[in-house]
Amino acid sequence: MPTTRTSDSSRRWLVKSEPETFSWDDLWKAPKRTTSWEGVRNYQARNLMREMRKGDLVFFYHSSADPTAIMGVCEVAREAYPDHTQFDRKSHYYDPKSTEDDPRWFMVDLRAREPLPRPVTLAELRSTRGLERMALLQKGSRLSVQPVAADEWKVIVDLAKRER
DNA sequence: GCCAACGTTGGC
DNA sequence: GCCAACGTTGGC
Repeated sequence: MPTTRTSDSSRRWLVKSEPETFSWDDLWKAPKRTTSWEGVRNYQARNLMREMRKGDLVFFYHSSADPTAIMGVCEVAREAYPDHTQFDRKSHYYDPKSTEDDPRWFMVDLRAREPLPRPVTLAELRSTRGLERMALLQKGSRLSVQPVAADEWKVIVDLAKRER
């Protein structure tokens, strides 16, 4: 068993990815089931990533997908460090205003732990009591890195254990 | 493909 | 500091 924290300060999160770009399956098949979460270019999302601590649990969500759904659970394998793609002129994520001395963008490493027993779709989340305040479900919410409250996390994990 | 909502940029 | 223009996200 991995070490578990009981009374803990760990927080829970959700990250979005378009499966055409990088899917839950891609993560599952990656070396050590781990990837660096590069390419976040939104300040709020960046700030949240910098709050992530090693071992924090993270839902992996498929956006712009059919269906849009939470696919599995990851953990933070490495805390925030500079996203090297911001310095790479050839990268889609290149940022000419960022410098190595004062990097603007950061990434974390995420490691897959387990798929949910079944994907939990956005539609299902919307119709589940107790999730009304979830960031993901707020009108106009586009944040690609979001906090998830402990009670929301439990509702979703329990939901995934039940048949639709 | 459409388009609402949001974030960023840059002129003033 | 305001805000119009533009670019992006992401559900549908």
